[in-house]
Amino acid sequence: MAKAYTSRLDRVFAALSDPTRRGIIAQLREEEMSVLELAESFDMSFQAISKHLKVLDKAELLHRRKEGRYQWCKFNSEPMADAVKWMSFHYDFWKESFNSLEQFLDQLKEKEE
Amino acid sequence: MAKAYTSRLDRVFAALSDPTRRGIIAQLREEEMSVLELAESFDMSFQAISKHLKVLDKAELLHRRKEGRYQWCKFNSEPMADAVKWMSFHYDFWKESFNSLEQFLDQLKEKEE
DNA sequence: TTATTATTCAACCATTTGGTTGAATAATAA
DNA sequence: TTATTATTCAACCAAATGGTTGAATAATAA
Repeated sequence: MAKAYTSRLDRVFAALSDPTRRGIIAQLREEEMSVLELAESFDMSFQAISKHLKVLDKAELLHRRKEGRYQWCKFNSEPMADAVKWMSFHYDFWKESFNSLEQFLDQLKEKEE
Repeated sequence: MAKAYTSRLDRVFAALSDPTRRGIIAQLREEEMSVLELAESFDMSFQAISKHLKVLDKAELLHRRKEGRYQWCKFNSEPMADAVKWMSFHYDFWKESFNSLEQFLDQLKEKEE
């Protein structure tokens, strides 16, 4: 039967479950890139990258801007908010990982400055 | 060809991409439960839930304790740390979601008290 | 105009996923 | 012992995933 309906949260988590797609996000964090530029970093066909971008797009993790024959891709982190919130709600910092939480907050503070 | 190697981070994100599995985690957050108890909350076969538990197990999100014919399941949040870290690193709080970050930190503080 | 370039679409393929049902196993209760 | 209960395993199925190659499209360069 497979999946009838998929929420954005489903799509975000699914999009992030693939190392190639996380690699794409890591690249796009730095700068806006075209599909071809992106594809050059990965050991697979251009078309495969194009498909991965489609997956990221459906999770709304991508902003695409068309300029002539170039498709400029930019990472949109916004949908990750819900994912982080979901996790933070279920993450049992207090029993198992209090140090990690502290580190995590320190990390956030550093970035903030 | 499909997937050759999968990292734990891959498995954690993939495990969380399914609403049934997130539902299982939500349940297990409250208390340790047997497979049958869990299955009763979901509109699908017992065996399907058993399969979902296997997926959670492979992502190490589950602690299973066998007691007689019961399999007691407990949520293990530890692997989510890496996922939260990965996201926080790529989450662009400062440009788009400063308010969400503040809310997020407030939320954490509330839990802490 | 023609060739090249950037990108997507389509068809294909093998594997995985998410469900089903039925049988097997193993512990407990009668 | 026998029946019941909790759980898993196995076989099956349809759909999704992640890759491929080749053709189509559309913009730019020669």
